[in-house]
Amino acid sequence: MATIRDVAKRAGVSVATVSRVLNQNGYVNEETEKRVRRAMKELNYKPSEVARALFKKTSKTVGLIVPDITNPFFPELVRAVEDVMNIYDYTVILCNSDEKAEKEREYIEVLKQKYVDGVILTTNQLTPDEVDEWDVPIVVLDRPFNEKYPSVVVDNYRGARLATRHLYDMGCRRIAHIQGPMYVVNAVERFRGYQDEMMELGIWEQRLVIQGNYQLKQAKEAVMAALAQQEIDGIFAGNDAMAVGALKAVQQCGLRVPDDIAIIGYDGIPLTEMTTPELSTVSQPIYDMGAIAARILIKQIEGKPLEKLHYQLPVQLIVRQSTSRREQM
Amino acid sequence: MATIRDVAKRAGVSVATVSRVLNQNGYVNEETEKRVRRAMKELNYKPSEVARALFKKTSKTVGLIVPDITNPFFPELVRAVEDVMNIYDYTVILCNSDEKAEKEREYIEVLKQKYVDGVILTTNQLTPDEVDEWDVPIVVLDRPFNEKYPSVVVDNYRGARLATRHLYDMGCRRIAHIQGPMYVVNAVERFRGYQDEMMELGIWEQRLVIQGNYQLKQAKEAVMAALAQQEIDGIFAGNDAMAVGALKAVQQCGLRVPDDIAIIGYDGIPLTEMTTPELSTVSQPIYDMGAIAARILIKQIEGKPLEKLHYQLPVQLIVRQSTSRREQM
DNA sequence: TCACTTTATGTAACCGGTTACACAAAGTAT
DNA sequence: ATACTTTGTGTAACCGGTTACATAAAGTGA
Repeated sequence: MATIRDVAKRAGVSVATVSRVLNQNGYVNEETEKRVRRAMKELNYKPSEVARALFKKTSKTVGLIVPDITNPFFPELVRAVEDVMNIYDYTVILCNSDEKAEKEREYIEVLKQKYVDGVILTTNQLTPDEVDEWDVPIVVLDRPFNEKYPSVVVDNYRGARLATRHLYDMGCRRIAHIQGPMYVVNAVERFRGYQDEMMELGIWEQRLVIQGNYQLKQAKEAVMAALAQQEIDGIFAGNDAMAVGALKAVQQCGLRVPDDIAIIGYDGIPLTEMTTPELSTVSQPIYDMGAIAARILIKQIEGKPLEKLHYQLPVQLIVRQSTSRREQM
Repeated sequence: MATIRDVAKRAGVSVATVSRVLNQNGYVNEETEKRVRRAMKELNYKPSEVARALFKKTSKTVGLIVPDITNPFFPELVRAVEDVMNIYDYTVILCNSDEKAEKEREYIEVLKQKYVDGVILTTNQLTPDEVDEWDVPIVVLDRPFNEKYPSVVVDNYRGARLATRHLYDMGCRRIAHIQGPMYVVNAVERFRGYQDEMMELGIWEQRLVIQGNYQLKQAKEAVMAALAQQEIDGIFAGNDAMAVGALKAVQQCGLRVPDDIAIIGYDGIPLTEMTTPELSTVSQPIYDMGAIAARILIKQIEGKPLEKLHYQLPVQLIVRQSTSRREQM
């Protein structure tokens, strides 16, 4: 690999001049620049990002910490971040934290050692105090965390109310909710939305709440158990994977969706269009969330002012077959 | 951030000694080492990976180029690579190539500038000649590419024969194949397997081949069109997404799966368990593929000998409801 | 013509590690 | 006692960029 000194020698100039050509700053004679560019081309010279990073303490690299890329909500988010970063010549280091504080800590440490310019966090088990010490630009994505840090989230509470209300409008009166894990803020918000809406409708009952962990399988079993014990005519699942679990449970019990039990999920992952019947869901603008988070991070890195610190994107109720009693059959 | 010189000063030694402690090489007196370690702890010193990378020309970072993380086949693969790399203290830069040669080239260029230690390629539109010039360790994953480079693939040909034969055994005689894009080697192999098996069974017919592009939607439409024109009693889809498309098309035509038409996919992504009926498929050991590729890459990077250059992992026929005529109903 | 600005380029220090080499003290074999 | 090896540590060059500072020629205004 050719270095800047090789280029300098070949062009008959000093390394400073080559550097000026590279960075387009300082004064460089037109003729000289041409000679330098020719030398660069002839040697197929590409500057070392590492040498640059060492001096500038910035690496054109960002970290992206997700709980688990295998969770179908995240690929689209990751893709969006990657796309935007790519446009601005940043590179993305992907980290799976499994929601473990220890893994998050380790990753942050490593990322800092590699001089990443910023980090997008879609998971967080750490305290704000701990995060304060990182002195790296941070954007919080999907999970509300702390006032201080820029964030991109959706209105989980409102979405949950929308979903619950929709089931009610479809004629459901005994609406169960499969709750996500309570250590995930979003799951709590969705539960709150469900609870408030149910209370307002005067049909709230504690036992309609089913404990889930965001996984299909566990949700399926939990719903099977619930169906055996009580009457239910609608299910609002805390995410789409659990909605599929519910769907399977209901079908396995010989009941029909949506005729006997209507089901609605949350997230709007592609999967919801693949089931039979197709699943209604509260759709989040996943790609946009990732893209906006990436843009905000870049602004922060480049020291530009943010118009807004906290972005809350709208959710959208998507009605499909699993809650459409009229149109279907 | 404290530097090695700060540590040296505080411990009252030279930077060389600190470096020796860090890397556990050379002679260091026990007492001295203790002092150095104390100083490191007190200053919360973490060595700069960037400075190291500059000198050593190695960065404890690898590149992973996939066509599109949004394609449900890849998250598990990516996760496996990340998990293994994490164990060995490597970090993973994720790149989406969209199967475009130009993007692949750009990424490789950037990765080299960042001194990545190796690259895992799950896509490739480039010629071996071009790849030869990279002088970075490469492992080819999922897509067979060139004899020279270590690879991890599955036997697509055999899997396709298995699937076709399975449909035949289930009583299907007019077995259609939804073909993936012909610029993807795997799709060609799967087609070949289908074709050879059909010929051997004496039921091959050119018009049973349906052109797909690995996408659900397009496959659904193609199958709708095919169903209108000819009789079909079994469908072997080139991947699981297209199998779901086929499933939807068949159901939309008012036909039953598997009774009227049996369907089998390829890949074994989680999605296949979420449909109703659940999809039979030829399952690839996705996680293992990623994990093995990662291990091979690390061996190469660390200059250890590979026991084997090419790994071909077994596929497994998974029979579910979409091809089970007896058990069901 | 003189002082000052603009243009153009080079020299060398610096970023934060690693390591070749030098040097000295202590241990060991003869 | 001498020669040689082992242990322990420091100095300084190096990796490949960037940039502060120095220098000088050319241009500009009074």
